[in-house]
Amino acid sequence: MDEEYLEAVLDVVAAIPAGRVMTYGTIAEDLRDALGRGGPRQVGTVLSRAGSGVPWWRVVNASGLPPAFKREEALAVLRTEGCPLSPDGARVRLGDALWWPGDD
DNA sequence: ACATTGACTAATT
DNA sequence: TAATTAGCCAATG
Repeated sequence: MDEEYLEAVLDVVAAIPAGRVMTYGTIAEDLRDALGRGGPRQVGTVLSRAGSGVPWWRVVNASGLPPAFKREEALAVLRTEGCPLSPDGARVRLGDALWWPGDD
């Protein structure tokens, strides 16, 4: 994985507004469209290595569930940011929170 | 070069 | 609604 891809991922993630989220799959699609390679798992790998400075909690899987390690913490932050959560507060309401570049 | 693994997804049970 | 299965692309050892 070269820097170009890494940069592209971080760029997209950084562009997600507070209170909205994107799925790994959607990001992967955009990047595949732009760079011609990559998949959902690659996005996950990049974020896992990206470390601090990246709002990784605004990226969720297709079920609206944040990464397993810190899902509780992630959900807490999302709630703070006003992100629409499902009634049980355990997952993101993708129907309302899902965002992609230009959606605003 | 081969096998295993992973912050995924979609279809099936 | 939740668990299982098979496909996926690249990184890692």
